[in-house]
Amino acid sequence: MPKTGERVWKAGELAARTGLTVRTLHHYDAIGLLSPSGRTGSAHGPGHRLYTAADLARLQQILSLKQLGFGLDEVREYLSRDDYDPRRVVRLHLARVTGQADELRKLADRLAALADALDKAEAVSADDFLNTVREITMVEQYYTQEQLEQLAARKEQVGQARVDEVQAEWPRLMAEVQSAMDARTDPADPKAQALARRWFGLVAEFTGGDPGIFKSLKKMYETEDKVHDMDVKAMRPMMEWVGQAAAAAGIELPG
Amino acid sequence: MPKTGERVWKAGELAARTGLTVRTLHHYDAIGLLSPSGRTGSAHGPGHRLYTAADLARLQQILSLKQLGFGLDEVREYLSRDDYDPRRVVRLHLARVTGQADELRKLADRLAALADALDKAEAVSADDFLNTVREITMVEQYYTQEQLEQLAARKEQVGQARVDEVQAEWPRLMAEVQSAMDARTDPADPKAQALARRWFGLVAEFTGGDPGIFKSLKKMYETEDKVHDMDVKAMRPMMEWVGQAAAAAGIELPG
DNA sequence: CTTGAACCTCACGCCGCGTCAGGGTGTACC
DNA sequence: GGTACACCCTGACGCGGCGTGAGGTTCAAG
Repeated sequence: MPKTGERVWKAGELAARTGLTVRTLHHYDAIGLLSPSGRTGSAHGPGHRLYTAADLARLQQILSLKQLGFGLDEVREYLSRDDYDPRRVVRLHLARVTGQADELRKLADRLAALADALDKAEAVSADDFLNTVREITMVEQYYTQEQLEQLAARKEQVGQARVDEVQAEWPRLMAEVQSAMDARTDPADPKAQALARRWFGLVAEFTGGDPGIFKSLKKMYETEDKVHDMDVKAMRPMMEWVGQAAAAAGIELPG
Repeated sequence: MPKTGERVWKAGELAARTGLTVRTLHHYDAIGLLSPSGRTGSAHGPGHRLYTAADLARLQQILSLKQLGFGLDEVREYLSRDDYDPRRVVRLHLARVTGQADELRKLADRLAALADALDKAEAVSADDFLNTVREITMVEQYYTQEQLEQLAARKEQVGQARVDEVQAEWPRLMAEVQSAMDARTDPADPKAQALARRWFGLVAEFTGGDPGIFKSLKKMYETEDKVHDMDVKAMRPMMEWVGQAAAAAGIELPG
């Protein structure tokens, strides 16, 4: 109900002014976000929408809030009530947005790594592609975001030197276990128990004793065939044998 | 149709292994992304889904590609055809993702600026909030992304010193125009034409002669009441007068 | 044979509109 | 007054990737 003589705008004019579409204005009307103050009187159907200067001002506020990434229902809330704390709202929203931005950055990093890997190889078949993709995404499939951060922090703590040492230790240990198994050594044998202690010592050094990480790692090694060029499939019999030896030795596993 | 004796998994088992939900597997089946190789024979209804090791492998590939942010239909394409160039696909996708990430970063920057502004003020009413939001989002409403980049580049080019000079020049020029108007100077008068030349000289220095930027600027000054604490509303009569003077002087406007 | 957990198939909801389809209105010109 | 013709209106479906019921069936264990 605009005052008579007041300047009014029709949907198309508003759309042109704001860069929106008429459909969008209809939508805002439908969801009760912005309803025109008036309509042209018409014979049969509903008349044309007539927006006043006040409507226009409200629309500008809507657009501003929308540009900050708020949802339309949030926008409606903020415009209808004034008993909320803008600071808190903005900070919460900022946190959300930075979170999303971080996610996307990580995704971009993964993709860049993938692009690099593909560039290094000469011919790239569809299989190579899928394998490389797998390589890069595997780790994230098993660890949660939080766990990955813990792992990074832990790596920082122990230093690269020790990480390299552990990496070098694994093949040696696996060879020893394999020969013990080939010799049909009983898992309850003290030698087997010693191997189990070394084995789970290395594991614990990686997991930092975190049960969640232990479980994730376990699942990954049970599910995957290759991890980081290591033949995990071949490790599975060893893992069972070592598990038995650990049980005999009374080693407590984090899981 | 899994071979008899082959290990199969039911939907729930697969879901547990992969961290998906059963509903998701149903969805993948429905859209033809991953259909189980078999089903249990049943009396009346359709049987339970039975997934083979091959299905599992395909699912892993699906998850990998999904983790890289590809859409499900894209994933389907990449798994069904092998006559595409992975390098190109990845690079295109990377570009998309970095684009989105940049958008979100800019949004986060705006929000951070808003949070700062709100922190500086002591009491923040709903109106203050909306005004501050407006302040921060206004510019982006009128200029396209490309135009903002042009403006930034141009600012870089001319240097901060000159920008400050122009900023200082505007109030002086406006005062002169105002007094000329108060004196009822004819826009066709040579003095008026000289003022118009200075006026559009300053404008051209800002726009760099770009017609698109000129139009955006014009629209902003016609629509807004305040821009950057400048009383744009009061400028409008001046703009008309100067426009007439410019016409008399035969100044060509970029728009 | 019975229970109970797990499975099945519809079908709607979400978010912010785009995009038809089918029909009324407002204004300018004759 | 009529007649264009641009503009406006109201439904209704679609999109992506599932979540979330409702209501019924099937499998494996006891």
